[in-house]
Amino acid sequence: MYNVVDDVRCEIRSAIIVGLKRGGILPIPGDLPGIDIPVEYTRERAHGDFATPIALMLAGKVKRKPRDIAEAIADNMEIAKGKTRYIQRVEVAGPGFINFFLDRKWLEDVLRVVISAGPQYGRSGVGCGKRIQLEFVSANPTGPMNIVNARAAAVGASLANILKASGHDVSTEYYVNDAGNQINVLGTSVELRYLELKGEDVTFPEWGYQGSYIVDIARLAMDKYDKKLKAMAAEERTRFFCDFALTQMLADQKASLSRFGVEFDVWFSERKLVEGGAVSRVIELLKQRGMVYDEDGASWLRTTEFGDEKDRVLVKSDGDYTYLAGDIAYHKNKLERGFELLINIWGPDHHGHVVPTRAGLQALGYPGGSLEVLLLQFLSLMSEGERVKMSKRAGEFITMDDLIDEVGSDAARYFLLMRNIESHLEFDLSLAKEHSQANPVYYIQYAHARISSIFRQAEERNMNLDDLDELDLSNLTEDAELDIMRKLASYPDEVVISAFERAPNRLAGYALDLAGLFHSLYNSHRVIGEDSDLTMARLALSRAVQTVLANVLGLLGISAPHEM
RNA sequence: GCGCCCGUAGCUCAGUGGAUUAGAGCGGUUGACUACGAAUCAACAGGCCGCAGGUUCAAGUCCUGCCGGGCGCGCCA
Repeated sequence: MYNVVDDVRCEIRSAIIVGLKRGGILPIPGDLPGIDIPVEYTRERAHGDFATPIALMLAGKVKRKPRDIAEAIADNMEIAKGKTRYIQRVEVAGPGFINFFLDRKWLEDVLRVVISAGPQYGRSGVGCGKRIQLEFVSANPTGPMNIVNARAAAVGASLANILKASGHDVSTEYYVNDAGNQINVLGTSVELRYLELKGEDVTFPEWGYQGSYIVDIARLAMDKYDKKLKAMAAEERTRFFCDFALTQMLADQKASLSRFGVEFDVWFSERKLVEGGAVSRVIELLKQRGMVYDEDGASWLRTTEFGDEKDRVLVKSDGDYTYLAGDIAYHKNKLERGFELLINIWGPDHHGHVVPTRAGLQALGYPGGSLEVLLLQFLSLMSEGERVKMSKRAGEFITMDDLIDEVGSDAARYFLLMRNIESHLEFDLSLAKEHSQANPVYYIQYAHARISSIFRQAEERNMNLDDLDELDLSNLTEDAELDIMRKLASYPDEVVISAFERAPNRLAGYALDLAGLFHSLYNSHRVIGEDSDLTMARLALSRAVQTVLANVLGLLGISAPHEM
């Protein structure tokens, strides 16, 4: 829906199929074994609006020269006037491309569709409502959200938006690692800082969490619960600090994410999973399925059955479960909730876990394809041309809150999304802070604000776009205008591709391109001018650009301001 | 050693197997506001797409091997 390019492609494909049949290329009508007909945007206007290399592709199969095939198809398409909505003319070019020249009304239709669809433009149902669970960030609750988490948050949230926009049924989830020894370490760290604050002579251990946030939590506990704490026995007090520190850390993490505009549908507690017996049950199930054996006092999962290079331990010789056992139980739980596809965003340091985790699911009888893991590469921070050093051990990690304070949520989001997921990201703090031409996020937002400003002017002159059908768009003839219309036309495709490739960065680039095209037009032609028909047409074009900018920024989680 | 990711302009990076001419931003040089927002625009300079083979009508894009960088390879999470 709302995709003019789809209509165009459909018409072109039908024409090609007719050409193939009547041109005698394929002996059996409609028989296109293993070939779907590609219809591509042309890079140069001289090559028409769309082109197909189908003749080149068929040449080998039907043993004829590509140009002959192309001619045969083109001559038999029956695109006589009135029979086709958009196709006006075809030509065979180069080694055997068939170029399609369309009636310009296809671009006018694009504008009308964009304006009437509004926020819906770019949304589609290609995902067929597939139920996808997207898990991301899932940081340990032992420290504040940092800049690596920020990248995961930006990417995950945007990907969720994009998948939804393309018709998937998406649920976002944060796995809270609130089980295991790290919580005890966290609690003890806070407790020791508390005792320090009380003036006791303690030596803070090397294995404790060193960051100043630990002291902050200790101080908070002291301020609120000092009396209670005094009355507690040592063991009770330690338990208190474990609970308190966890609760506090989680609240801080949620608050940071919320400031960043990232919300989750589900916060899933590892502890509840473990305490509910899910881990022991999944191990039992794996045993029943004959996927587990004992050796050296430990229980091993036969992950090598599913492509792993070695089997993995599920239960250690001391009786504890490994993280893998927990992860398998967790992912089984996800699938039991009815999701067809699980997508996890993990750091590159976890890539060794992908195969074992998937193997665990396969050992349970689930298809390997039910788990997809996106490995998000790390990032480095640059400031004033210098690399900002970050050390996790010393607790000197730039936090998500620092980042938002420094550069703002919008700029941070854009910078974190502008690169391919699998690429290392160099984040230039100085540039992100800059409110200037150099900064792509302001460049895009400025285009949107600029259009809002134009409409403020237009309203003062009582001009509006209410009667869309009455508009004469035929006077939009400048190259700059047509380029913009083509760009607008491709937006729905761009969303689908971004979803399919899990590539929010594509949309970041698209937004930049579109903004650039508009800025260029703006500087060479006036929108509001003497000719009222032309003014109205350009207002329509501006409205369409503004709509798509707002839509794409929305998918990226960036605001579309009306003034800056 | 094995596995995954990355090598494209001085820098940071885009580039669904398609067309004599591989794009953008930054940085550099030069221009443009008495008109809708100059947070803008226009122009110029800058490239054996890491190297070598292969598949294909067609390769920056796919395959193989090398070279260079990052990250993994625990009965840690």
